[in-house]
Amino acid sequence: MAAQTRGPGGRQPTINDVAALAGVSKKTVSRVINRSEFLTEKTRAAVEKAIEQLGFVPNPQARALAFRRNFLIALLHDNPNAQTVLNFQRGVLDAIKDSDLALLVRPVDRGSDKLLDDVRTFLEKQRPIGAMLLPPISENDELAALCEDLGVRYVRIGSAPLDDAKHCISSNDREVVAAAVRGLIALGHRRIGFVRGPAGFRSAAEREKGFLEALAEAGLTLPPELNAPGNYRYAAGIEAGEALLARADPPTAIFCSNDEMAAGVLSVAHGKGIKVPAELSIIGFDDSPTATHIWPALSTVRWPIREMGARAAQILVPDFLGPGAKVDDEDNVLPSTLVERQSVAPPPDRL
Amino acid sequence: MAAQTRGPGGRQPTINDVAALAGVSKKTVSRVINRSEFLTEKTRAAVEKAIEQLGFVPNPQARALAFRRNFLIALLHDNPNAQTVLNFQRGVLDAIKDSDLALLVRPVDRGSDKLLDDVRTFLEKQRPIGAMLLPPISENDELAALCEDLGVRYVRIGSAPLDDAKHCISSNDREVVAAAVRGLIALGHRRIGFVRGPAGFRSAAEREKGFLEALAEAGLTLPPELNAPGNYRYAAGIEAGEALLARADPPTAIFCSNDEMAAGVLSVAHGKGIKVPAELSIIGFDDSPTATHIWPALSTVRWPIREMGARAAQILVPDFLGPGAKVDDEDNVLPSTLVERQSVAPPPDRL
DNA sequence: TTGTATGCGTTATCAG
DNA sequence: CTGATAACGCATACAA
Repeated sequence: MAAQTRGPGGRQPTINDVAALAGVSKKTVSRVINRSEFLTEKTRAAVEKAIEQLGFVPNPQARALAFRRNFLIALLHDNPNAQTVLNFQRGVLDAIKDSDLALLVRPVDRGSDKLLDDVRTFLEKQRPIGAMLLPPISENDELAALCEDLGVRYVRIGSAPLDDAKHCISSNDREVVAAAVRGLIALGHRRIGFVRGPAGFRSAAEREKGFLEALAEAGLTLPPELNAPGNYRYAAGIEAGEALLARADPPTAIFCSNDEMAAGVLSVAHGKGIKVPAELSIIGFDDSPTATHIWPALSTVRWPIREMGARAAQILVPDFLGPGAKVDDEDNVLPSTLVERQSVAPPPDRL
Repeated sequence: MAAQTRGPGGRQPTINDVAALAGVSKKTVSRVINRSEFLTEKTRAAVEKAIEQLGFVPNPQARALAFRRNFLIALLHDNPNAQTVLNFQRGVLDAIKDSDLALLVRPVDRGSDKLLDDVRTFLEKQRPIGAMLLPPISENDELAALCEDLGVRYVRIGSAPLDDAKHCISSNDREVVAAAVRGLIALGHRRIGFVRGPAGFRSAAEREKGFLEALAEAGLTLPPELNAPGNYRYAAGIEAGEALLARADPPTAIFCSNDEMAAGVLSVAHGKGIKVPAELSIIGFDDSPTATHIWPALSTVRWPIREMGARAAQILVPDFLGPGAKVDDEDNVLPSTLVERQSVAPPPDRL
């Protein structure tokens, strides 16, 4: 504990108080704070002792003014999945916990035609060190260009590596989905339905690619009537389930591009008395809380979102996180993993 | 759109540029920015025109330094329910959208013995205008006292009014739960099980009060064997379901203190082949996404969390939100509402 | 009603 | 390696 938390006069101690106590100039104190290399071990020790004695905490507002930069990281998101956003926030906080940084959260509206103006105003006002873009807005190149233009560091989170590797943290959705579908095929499934994600989403495209890839490897194809549209929402899962399961020749397994839609398909199955997984296997994506809260628990793909948040902070502001935080730039793909639960089984024999 | 976004020399325009262009002193410009009353309509117009022309945006860092206060609202939370936190964030953003404020998010660890120190350091550094405390940490009186001590405005979110009305936004959990249980009784249920929330949580206590209240009104009691412990987690719901539904004389209805636990009870029912709602009615609390993603969709209580976020901002920083944001101080109880879906029905006749 | 001088707490410049 | 002085952009006190 600090000896005292107030400077002379009952105020918070300032850099001047520290300088006076240590018998140096305030610039020297500043150098200590900012870890300048040009310092005698002796003076550094003296200053640090004074800092400790006074319980001095540098004023971020003053630093921000002088640096023309706020010690903040902005999180820009328009993500429909609350758990994803919050887990990501946790990951970022894990990483910046011992730094001087704080996290600014900014929900945006990707549909708004004022999106770019909004973000520009926000960034110009807050002047954060860097910004993090969560999908789906991470796929917006104009947004990235805007950050570049404003001199705000940025990092984009995606489901596959984007153009610029050093600005991108990604998972390997395509590969994991392919692996999951291979598993289905290995169990004997041949008629496998697919519920798509929303058009224009990179994540949706990646998942579809992985799905088709695994099918192709096994010499299978996706019949158009088993390819259902979706938008990552529960209601779309309901519709897809109605469409796929009302058929005379329903699929024996359905891959859904996220858990919410999988839950929808599962509800339809329940309603129709179709037993899962005995008569129908279902796989989702996200490993959202829903996946374990429904019955039977959903086999799904876990997106390492919290780890991605931490990694994002590490590549965004490595110079603020202390020496232990260095990461390999090549190491920006964090693998998603298949989580096997109770919604998958071999197909019923009905040849 | 502004005529230009850069001042002389390619920098962002400052208050000096505005003053020069408008032919006034910078103090006058400052007065316009801060909505001083002592201004001629004419000078105000001239300044505003200059501001518009230059695309001037006041630098929040400089203002923060001068004001000794950052134009930020801090959201402190340690809430297990991601959707709740994110919806609350949305509500806050709804309210501060057109203000100069931004939202700082700070997850904390309520179990840590350093909680108070962490929050103190955070508030001293960031110097936000105010802080919002979400349950369960909103129930921590020391935290509120700390805010008071540091001169940080605060507002506590709770499931029932706390001591200090003007610092508290609350819902009426007790009343709504009582109403829900009355509904169960009206349908004919007499043996009604209860799955508790975690000990020491105000929300848990309120929900239990409401439950017992409704029972008492009808001359019923809660037999100890039908009163199951819980902690707001899915696994606790599973355990409670196992305990209650394995009995020879199971309840015909179960009220669960939140949706996650209700989902757990529902899973157990599915596993045992107990039909919901025909043989067992279930009610949850939260109206989380899970409530609609499980089958059958869960009757539950909707907590007006987004509205609470907006209201919290309104009572926290009314002076920053413009004239339209005034709210009645007495109006700080936002009613939760019963959402009736498919998990409730009359009890099976088995007399 | 408006302007002048000064302060907010820190960093940058540049000389020593 | 260190220090004096001037920014940084805005607000307050007090004068005019």
